[in-house]
Amino acid sequence: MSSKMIRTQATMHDVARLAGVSQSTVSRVLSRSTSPIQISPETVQKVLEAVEKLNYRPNLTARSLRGQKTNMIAIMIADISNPMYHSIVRTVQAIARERDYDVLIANTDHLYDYERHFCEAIIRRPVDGVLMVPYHLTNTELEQLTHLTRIPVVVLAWPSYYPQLDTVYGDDLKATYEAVKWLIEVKGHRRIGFIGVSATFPPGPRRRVGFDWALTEALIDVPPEYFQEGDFTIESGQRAMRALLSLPQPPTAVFVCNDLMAVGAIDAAKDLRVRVPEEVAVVGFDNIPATTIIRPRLTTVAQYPNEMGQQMARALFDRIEGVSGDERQVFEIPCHLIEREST
Amino acid sequence: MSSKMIRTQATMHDVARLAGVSQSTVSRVLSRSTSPIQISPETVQKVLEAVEKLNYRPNLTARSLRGQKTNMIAIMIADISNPMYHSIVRTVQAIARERDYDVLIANTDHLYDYERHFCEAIIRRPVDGVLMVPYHLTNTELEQLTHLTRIPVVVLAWPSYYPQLDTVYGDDLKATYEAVKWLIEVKGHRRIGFIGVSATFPPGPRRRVGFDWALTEALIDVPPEYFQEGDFTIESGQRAMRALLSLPQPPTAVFVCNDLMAVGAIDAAKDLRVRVPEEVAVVGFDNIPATTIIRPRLTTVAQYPNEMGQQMARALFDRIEGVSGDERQVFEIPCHLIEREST
DNA sequence: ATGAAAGCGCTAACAT
DNA sequence: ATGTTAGCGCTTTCAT
Repeated sequence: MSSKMIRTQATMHDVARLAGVSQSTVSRVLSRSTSPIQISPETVQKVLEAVEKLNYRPNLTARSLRGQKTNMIAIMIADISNPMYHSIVRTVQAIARERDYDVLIANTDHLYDYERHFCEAIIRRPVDGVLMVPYHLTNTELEQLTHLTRIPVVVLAWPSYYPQLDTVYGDDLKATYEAVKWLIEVKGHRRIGFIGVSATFPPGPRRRVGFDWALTEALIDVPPEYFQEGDFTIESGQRAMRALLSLPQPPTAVFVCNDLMAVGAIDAAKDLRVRVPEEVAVVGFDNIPATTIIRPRLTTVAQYPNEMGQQMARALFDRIEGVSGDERQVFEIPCHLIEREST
Repeated sequence: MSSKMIRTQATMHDVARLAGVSQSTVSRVLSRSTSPIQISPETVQKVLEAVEKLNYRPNLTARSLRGQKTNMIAIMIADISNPMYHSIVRTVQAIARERDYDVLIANTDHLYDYERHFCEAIIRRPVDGVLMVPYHLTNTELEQLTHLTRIPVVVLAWPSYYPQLDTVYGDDLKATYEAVKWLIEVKGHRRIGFIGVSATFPPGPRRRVGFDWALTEALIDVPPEYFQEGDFTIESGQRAMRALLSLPQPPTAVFVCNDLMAVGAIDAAKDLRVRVPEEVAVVGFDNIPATTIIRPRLTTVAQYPNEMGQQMARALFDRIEGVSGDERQVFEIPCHLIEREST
């Protein structure tokens, strides 16, 4: 023990000195798994002892700079409050951990500004791979990112939005179509409302198309007042439902573009003493945990975030390890209607 | 335009060559805010043009290695599904962004292993500051981290747990005491149950002490069956409530250690056709958004995560900038009972 | 006002 | 089997 406390991290150099070998020998010992070179057992022993004694830990920042490899991936999610993304993040983290990667989580709150900021951050502080759920980023912006950095990117998005990138997606257009069709054919509804989100958010137009498709096919006309717009939040779902129920002839069923808004919609109906599902049926989208907590339990189109996270992580690591080939990878994760009590 | 596409990030060297100056001049131009040195307007102009032309972005990994400053902080939260932490993270991110820091979010799911892994990751890839919500980390482990890295750490924890560290905390012991006292004195309950968490989780023993204190003061004996244990989740709250309600003489009120379990508890009561609050009153802890979605709306002890995040971030940046002095900083964020419909 | 050079902590090519 | 050397891209002396 020296008279001074250890003030700072020991470096490889310190270890080398203490072990009486060169710094590169220390490096070799510490990465003997990857290095093909043989080192004498005594040297290994000495080095390991010195490492132990100094409580040495490699500095990954230095290793990154040198090796152009960070052992770190980043994931950009659209809303940290949306349980969908929690499952995705958990799965991704588990897979990353198996391969000894750290995961940097970033949250954009659906804001364009934050999405761009994320790209900037990645350009300036590169990682080995990026997973993202882009809402506003243009194809051009994303191409800039990938061309500038050459970092593999996998997106959770509709396949046509980013034609160059590996993509995982849930087929929400078809799922919406089928859910609404079921509302019409099986449940006998003719007056169906729609609570969507701004067309600037990707799922907005897609789910809207699925909705229109089912109604057109059934030769049902929907009055414009039946289309309400929210912003993914519970509060906006409440507002939209209140608007719908205050109509002279309110819908008997409402398709809501995500569960959070559907929860708000049911809440608003209850407040107005409109019974769900007797007077108005509600279908959500996502299948978050809250769907089984509220009463009536929410009928919803389930997405499978664990599968999504798994496919995204797999696709990304395949790219990182260069086993993907030139072809773009696209994975569809199917959605399924889960009937509960709100319909 | 050269015949080849730009294959990779331009470096400072490339900029220097294009501008016909030395690399260090480029560095000076780009950090002229911090550098005291004067540079001729023409040079600045030339450099800026080259930067523009090459679409140059500084490599922050290199800057970190050289400057021992990363412009990045890390935050470790205990559960990405707990809305409490979403608010904390959002606030921290907003403050960090103002100062041009990136935020690395890590999630431990209350797992000791993940908490230790986080410390390892920070030791090996240092950042400028750390915010954390430790559940299992010992004082020794945390001291190791701070001594080894000299990185400022601010924790959200009971002040006595980590006596050396800057600390932010909600006074949940007193808040629990007061809520239970209110249940007794104002609401007239005498048979009160308790749904807690394992004593190995910090809030467990504290809230239990507050509970015991109020009952002892009122000279009420609580039978051992009235104490149930969950694990923070909705499902565990359901189980605990079912156990309580199946007792020969069930409690007329239950204090639940967090809102998620309280939501589960109310759900279980409803399933058993036990009316809330007429037959059993429920009080939660945290004041998450779900408290106003469920029916009856949940009476709960509110914590103020935005204030917590703000104080944590402030304390951290004060340390990073060295304006804190030697004294340890401790901030209490008060909690308040919010009466709704479940009591 | 600018350039040359050192070096942050590490890996890997090149010696021996 | 081990040491020497050259960088990764940047900031910061130290010269001039």
